[in-house]
Amino acid sequence: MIVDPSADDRLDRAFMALADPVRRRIIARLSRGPATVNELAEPFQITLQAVSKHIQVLEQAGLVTRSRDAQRRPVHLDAAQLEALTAWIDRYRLIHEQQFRNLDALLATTRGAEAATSDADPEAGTAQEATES
Amino acid sequence: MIVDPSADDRLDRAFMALADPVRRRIIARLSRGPATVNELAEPFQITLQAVSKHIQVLEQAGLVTRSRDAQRRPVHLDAAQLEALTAWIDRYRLIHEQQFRNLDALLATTRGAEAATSDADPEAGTAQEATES
DNA sequence: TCCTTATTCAACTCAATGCTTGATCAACCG
DNA sequence: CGGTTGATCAAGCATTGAGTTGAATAAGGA
Repeated sequence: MIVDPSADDRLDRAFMALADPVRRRIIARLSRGPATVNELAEPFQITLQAVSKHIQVLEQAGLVTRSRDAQRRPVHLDAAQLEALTAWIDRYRLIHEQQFRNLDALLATTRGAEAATSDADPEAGTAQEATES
Repeated sequence: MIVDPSADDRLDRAFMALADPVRRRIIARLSRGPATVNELAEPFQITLQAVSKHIQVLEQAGLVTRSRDAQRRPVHLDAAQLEALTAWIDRYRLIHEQQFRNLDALLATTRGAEAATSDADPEAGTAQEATES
């Protein structure tokens, strides 16, 4: 059905998928191993159909995959997509922290005695471009 | 307005906030330093009001904070909340990977010659509990 | 074959999002 | 003071999301 799984789109779906406590609990459960829809639905008060939909959301987000075992459809966690999310977050988190260090260094040179580049040069390596979504 | 900023709720909001390309681009921009609403709105085709709302979403998610500078309201990235997100993801990602190593080891002992614990013991440290949301 | 188990599809409701336009508030500037 | 800049509030509209009930499909088991 989906024709354009752009990088943006994949992040949209993955972050959206984790923005629901039911789905996060499903992920938490799957981190300990595969499970069927019925097993996954057990802890919740909602209907099986609702859980089935949650799993579809996780699947479309690339966070889980499914196999076949007779009439069962075991769900497996896909760690690669989780990694993609931390990669996105860390990218900007680290740029930000670098900016912070630069600012500290700048303040040190402004306030302090001589302009000694003690640690980080405020002008150097200003984390080139971050155009992305 | 909000009375219950439960851990669950904060994660809900934060992941939801990142599930939108506009808001992710705002985060990307802010990683390079604070910016005003007008500056943040500049790259987008949508109205200033829409961007203002996006910023409010990010603020309620704890991902950004705001200060005062005359009639301007500079927005700053809050890296702590970004860190909380990677922490959540990594928790289950690492449990999952540990499970994988355990499985590999188990297969090795089952398939292989002797039950030598070459690397990881399938029975050991089974990553205790992961009840959380 | 009939019955049960496992899961999904379809249609519908209800609440929340994302966006818009128009008006308002707050602070600076001449 | 009057105008401009920066940003938010308010109301309305279209779309999407989470949940439901009821029916359908699919594979095993007696």
